[in-house]
Amino acid sequence: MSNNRPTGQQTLPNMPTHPTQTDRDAAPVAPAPRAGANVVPIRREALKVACSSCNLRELCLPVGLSDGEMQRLDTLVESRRSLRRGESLYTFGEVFKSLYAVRTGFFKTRVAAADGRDQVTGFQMTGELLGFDGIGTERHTCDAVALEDSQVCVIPFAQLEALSRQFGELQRQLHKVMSREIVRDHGVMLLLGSMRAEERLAAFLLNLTQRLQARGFSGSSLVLRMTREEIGSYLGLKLETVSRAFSKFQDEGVLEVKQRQLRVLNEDALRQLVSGTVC
Amino acid sequence: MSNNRPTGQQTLPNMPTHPTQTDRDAAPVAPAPRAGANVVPIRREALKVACSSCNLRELCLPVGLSDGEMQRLDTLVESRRSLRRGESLYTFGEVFKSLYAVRTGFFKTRVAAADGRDQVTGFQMTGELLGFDGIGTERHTCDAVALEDSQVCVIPFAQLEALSRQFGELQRQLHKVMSREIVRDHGVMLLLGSMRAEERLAAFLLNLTQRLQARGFSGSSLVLRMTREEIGSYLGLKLETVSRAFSKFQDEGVLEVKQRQLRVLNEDALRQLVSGTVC
DNA sequence: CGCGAGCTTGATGCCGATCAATGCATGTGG
DNA sequence: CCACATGCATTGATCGGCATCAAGCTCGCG
Repeated sequence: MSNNRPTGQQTLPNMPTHPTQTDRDAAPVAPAPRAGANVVPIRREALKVACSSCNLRELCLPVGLSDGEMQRLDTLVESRRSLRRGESLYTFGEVFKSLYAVRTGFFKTRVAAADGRDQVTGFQMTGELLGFDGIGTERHTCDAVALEDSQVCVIPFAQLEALSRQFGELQRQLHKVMSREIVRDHGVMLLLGSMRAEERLAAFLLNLTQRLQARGFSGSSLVLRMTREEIGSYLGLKLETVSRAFSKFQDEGVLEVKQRQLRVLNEDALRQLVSGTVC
Repeated sequence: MSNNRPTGQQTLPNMPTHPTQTDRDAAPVAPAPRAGANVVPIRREALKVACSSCNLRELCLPVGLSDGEMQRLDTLVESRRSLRRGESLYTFGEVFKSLYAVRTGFFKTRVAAADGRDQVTGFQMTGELLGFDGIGTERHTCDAVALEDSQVCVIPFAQLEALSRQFGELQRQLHKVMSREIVRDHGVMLLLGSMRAEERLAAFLLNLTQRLQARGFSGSSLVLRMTREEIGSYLGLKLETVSRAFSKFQDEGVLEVKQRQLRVLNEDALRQLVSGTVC
């Protein structure tokens, strides 16, 4: 075994450029709130963040912006917020004011039903945007929870709208991101509506590795940030079923599974299982 | 039985203000194309349509616009398109140029998997918008099919973007509609991921009656525009299961089912089944 | 060291898929 | 107008995949 250092709190496996310590430059101005507590944990950093110098600019909202446009975007994204594992970035019913861009860390979003059932609607990693659910009603309609210590850029939405009225390219980019979110949801609906357990898990893993690869990671070796139960909730399965599917993949030599450490041994086998997914 | 006139091609049951004849003012400039054919059926009407005088303006994109803004919107929405039952408004892979607002009729959108499986991702009725799936990739990522003879307003997206750069209220409205689409999709994910057959059908029916009510219909008596199979595809069930659930509801006195003619006898019973859905 | 959260694995049962037959409404051509 | 075809819906019988229940296991941590 080459790479089994359980480094406690890594942000992502083999992160090429980022520090593994998310809180390095974050002043702990508030005591760590309990996870799930409904008080909004205030921990903002006024320190200047520039999209134009962010190494995520090719993944995040600024994609395709000119230098001038990006500098204007900089004036808008002026604060960050750090969250500890388990903290909520926002919760259902909270007034919507901002979108958030994940700088480091990992999130899940979930909707809750009245009777306690809930459904994970997505996992968000570095460079992905959160909060679109709140625009329609001006209140958030789901919870966003950090699955590890994380940091987000705060993007005040009213200002983003104002700026995107000036810059067509920014406007276009915003619309594209929202549209892709809709398309992604349709893909999940297809998955939930018509695939069987192993197909779902295969689709999930392929999606995950693809996104990790887009961020410079290996794509064959990864560490899951979420529990079997959270995967199950996302895929419409029980945690036992997820576990069994992992074991089956391992037996078949498709995957190497050590708790949350995964290695994809036969990507084609996964791909074959889902030869049915759109895009 | 009071109301069982099978009037062939009604657009919606008991439509209060609209003519039941969708094609009344539509010159049939093209021969009726076959359903499912991949050629885009061209049947546009140059005749002027004014959002400002449309009786759907309270349901559609113009919600909340001032008179001045709406008149500008009028200059943009200049053509309509009529489709026969079974025709596609757009199909997967087609270049995205416009959004569409349903004026009369009823649509489904579906994504297709490589192996033939497909998933209905939504049903759209009067006043609802179609086409957001295409913005992200500039090509449509699903098919939109008319479930009855229908008419849509064509909204060229580049022009809509330009106009929404001038009018903050229009921009805001567009963002809201897209956000609500995302929220709706999350609701469907919850449904597909965690509800059982009868709960899914109940949620579906409640959603349908609610939207019909918002359009001035009774909410207890409705005609389904889609087959059992399409309902099943939307809900992640087989058509037999949908049929059985309908029968069960009928046995329990919750519903009166005569083919596609439905009457809700006990709405609370339906509501109780889904006391778990968000929003 | 022992606790607990998360994971694995087995045994059993149920919900919904599948297969199959029939019924019903609409449309078509003889 | 009837015979027939066709598409859609209903209903029954059977089967299988996944949920459920239950028991250990692993690993990190106080």
